[in-house]
Amino acid sequence: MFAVFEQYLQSKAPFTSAEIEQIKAASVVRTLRKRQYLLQAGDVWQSNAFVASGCLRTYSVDEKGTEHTIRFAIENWWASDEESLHSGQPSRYNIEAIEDTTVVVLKNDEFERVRREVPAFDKVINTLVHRSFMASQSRVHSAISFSAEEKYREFLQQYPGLAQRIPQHMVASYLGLTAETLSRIRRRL
Amino acid sequence: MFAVFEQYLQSKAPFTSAEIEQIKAASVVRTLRKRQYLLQAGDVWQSNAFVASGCLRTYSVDEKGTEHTIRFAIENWWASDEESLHSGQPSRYNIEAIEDTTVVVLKNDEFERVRREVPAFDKVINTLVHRSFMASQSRVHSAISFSAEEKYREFLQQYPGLAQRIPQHMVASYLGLTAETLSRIRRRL
DNA sequence: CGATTCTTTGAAAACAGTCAATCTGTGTGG
DNA sequence: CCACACAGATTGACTGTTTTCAAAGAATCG
Repeated sequence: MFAVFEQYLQSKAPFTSAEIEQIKAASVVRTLRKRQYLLQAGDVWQSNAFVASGCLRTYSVDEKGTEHTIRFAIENWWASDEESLHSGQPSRYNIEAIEDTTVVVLKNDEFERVRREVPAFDKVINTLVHRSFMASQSRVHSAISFSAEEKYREFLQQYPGLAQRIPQHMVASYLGLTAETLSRIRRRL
Repeated sequence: MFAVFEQYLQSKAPFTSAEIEQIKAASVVRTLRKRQYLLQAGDVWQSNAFVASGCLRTYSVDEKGTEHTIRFAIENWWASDEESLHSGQPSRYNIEAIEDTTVVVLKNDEFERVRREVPAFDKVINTLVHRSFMASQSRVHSAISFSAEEKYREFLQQYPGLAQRIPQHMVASYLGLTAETLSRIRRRL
């Protein structure tokens, strides 16, 4: 499964086999069964996880027990809690497998060491962060500008196929809607 | 006014005076009067702008004429439209001065050149992008999780003083509310 | 199958948006 | 210096959207 990660890296920038070996040495491959947690709220998150297969969901649970989905991560995406990673504080998020999932995990100190020692890796990550920022800004724009129905339509066209893979109530919580509202929107389409 | 930018840079990482000179040579200082545009929707944005004094607002206008504020930028913040910058497509946003404002503008090709030639600058920008991403994710969380009142409360405590500086209807549009709704929320506090 | 998870539906309530009018303060030009 | 225009904030009455709560139907999985 590390091969998926290698392929991802090579598709973004050229890496020598020595560099790949170094990255491999810093990595741990981990499998998660559906509904298993990679991170539970309250724990400190100190890694970065690349999804080689399957799907993860990052979400918080408020006082009323309502879930709010911050992001999904399918193959070739990353999962992390930057907030906890950066602050060292316990996380307010859970990261849970929606499907059986394989991840390549790099503990943060290893991750940072690889960034320092492998410039191409650093570059890939910087680009990733930049694109993530743009995507997040765009999502903010949708969240404050669109009606429930528009948000759902945009989600469908921005992430084609994803809605088929993820339970509807999780899509609803990603869009800031209740499961019932999303169900009613879908009826009208 | 370039001095404000220099001070900002020095506070983030050490720069030699030669490096500062190089950055200065790549910069253009520009002043904007209140209500003047730095970018108008439809134009292509090809720069990065550091706010030395004053306040900018980035917003879109939808078909109904409603404004949606993506972000504010006061002293020591940056304003940009990464989307247009990255894609080369016309921007969907306006960037407008809320107060008389002074910005230090770097055209993107100069900006990228400085990043390549001045490692400390590159580092500052990478860190900035990373923090911006975290902040944006946090805003997504508020947008999808909180009620109108909770969003406003969080805004007040996250950006103390900012609400006093910015017209209420713009704060409302930042939070995804109408001016009337925000007014009624404030009455209840 | 039987249990669990997920989706749908209905009715009522809460919430936020719309439209129109008024009020306030500020600044500009005569 | 006043008058007027303008941007911004507030209010009220109404409409519309979304949530809530409760229940019933699918679908999935061991």
